[in-house]
Amino acid sequence: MPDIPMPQASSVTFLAERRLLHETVIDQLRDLIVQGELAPETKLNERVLAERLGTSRTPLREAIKFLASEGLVELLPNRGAVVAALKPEKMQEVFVVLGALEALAGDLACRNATEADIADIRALHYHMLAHHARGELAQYFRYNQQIHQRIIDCAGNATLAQAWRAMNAHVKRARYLANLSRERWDKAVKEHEDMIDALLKRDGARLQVLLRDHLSNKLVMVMEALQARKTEAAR
Amino acid sequence: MPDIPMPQASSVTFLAERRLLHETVIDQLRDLIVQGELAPETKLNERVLAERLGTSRTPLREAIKFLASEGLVELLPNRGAVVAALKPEKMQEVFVVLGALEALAGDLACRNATEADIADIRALHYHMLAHHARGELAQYFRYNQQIHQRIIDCAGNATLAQAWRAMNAHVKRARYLANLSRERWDKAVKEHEDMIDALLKRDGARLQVLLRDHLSNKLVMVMEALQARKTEAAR
DNA sequence: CAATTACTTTTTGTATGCAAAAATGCCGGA
DNA sequence: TCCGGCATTTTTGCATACAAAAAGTAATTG
Repeated sequence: MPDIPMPQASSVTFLAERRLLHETVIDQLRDLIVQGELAPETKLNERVLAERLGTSRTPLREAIKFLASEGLVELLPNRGAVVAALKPEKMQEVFVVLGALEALAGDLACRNATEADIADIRALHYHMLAHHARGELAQYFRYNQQIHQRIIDCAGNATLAQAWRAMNAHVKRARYLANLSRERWDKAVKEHEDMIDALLKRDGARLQVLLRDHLSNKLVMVMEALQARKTEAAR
Repeated sequence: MPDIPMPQASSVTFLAERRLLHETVIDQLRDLIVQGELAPETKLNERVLAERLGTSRTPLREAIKFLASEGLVELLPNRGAVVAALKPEKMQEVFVVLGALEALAGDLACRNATEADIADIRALHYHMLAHHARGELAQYFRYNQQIHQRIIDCAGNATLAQAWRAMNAHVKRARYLANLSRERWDKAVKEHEDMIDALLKRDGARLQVLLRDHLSNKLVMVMEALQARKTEAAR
């Protein structure tokens, strides 16, 4: 199975290649937050966390500042930092912005993507369909993300890509608690079919609309999941 | 003259109010970069800069990491950081993204702004006109920025506002080297007239288009200025 | 018993120290 | 003169030390 690598690089521009400690810490910490291992509103104890990541407080604090700018952690003066909350209102905001960014990317991608790009995305799409058919959610998500990422990349606008990644990180966080009904899942797949079709025809206007709708459906799912988590927490 | 304050806060969410050293350093450093006092591609010597800002290297380094995430500085592993370059290609990218964000904000603002909001923006507009009439460029820019900021704020989406601010910082940097011809200036003012009109009528669709066009004209000006600076540097 | 307060512990924020990497300068040789 | 290599200096990256603030705790008082 061809595994097209995600350019899951940190969003900064590093002119050289050697990895520095605080860079790896940024990525590790981001992963911990995105994957929910560090739950929303968890207090980040610097001493403990530094030990856990096998470093000292200095690089950790630098990483925290970096992620604060991405909005994944919040800084409380003289009281350290906490993992950003996962509030429904925030999610709504994020999805609105993400909708604008993806719509833009879709339009640009229809203009700028090479035939090879489109073929790649199409291939990813079929892999995704396969995992959907087998009910393999994790793998499905994986290819789903790759497709969206590739569309963004095809827009050929690195600044757009970076802004998208930052927003998307927030959405990814919510994904880990969304339990998809088969019905909704099927619908999402159907939407992807249409998107691929629009991309093949390079119909930017239509792809824009489809991406926006797709995201707004995704938002509904996330909101339900958040609601469920909330009532669960109240029990 | 009423001076409606810009909420020019750092983009992080601080739950308390006390200012910490590294926060002020973030803002100071950002200002130095945006206002061009630290020219693009300037190497940031930590020792020198820390002394200049009256602090030690630790808070400065934290601030640098924060601004790296905003894209205002670039990190070179083992070689410190430099002020981000002001490349034409980057500017084009930024303006495309900014166009999408402002268009979105304009649409939302037409729905969500209160009558008082619109009245405020209109007032700012007339102040701007006054400074334009007197040829006071700096003051004109000031009100211009405030108008755009207020439109974003009226969208009622803090996430959007933050993304916009980050992008706008890049544009602001370019502004300091754009010398506006009277002709272009008049045109920009005319565009603002139309924008205010659309906002008054709450015509979101039209405001979107106007904002996009306004920005694309602004991009042309910035590109010319960058070109001029380049040929100047070649002399 | 609740609440306040004094005291202790923990944690954060900042400065400094130290090692490793990069930049600089110097010298000799082609 | 120009280039390359070696030694020196500077600068960065990380760890640690120290001070200040917050959190926790226990004792005292109304």
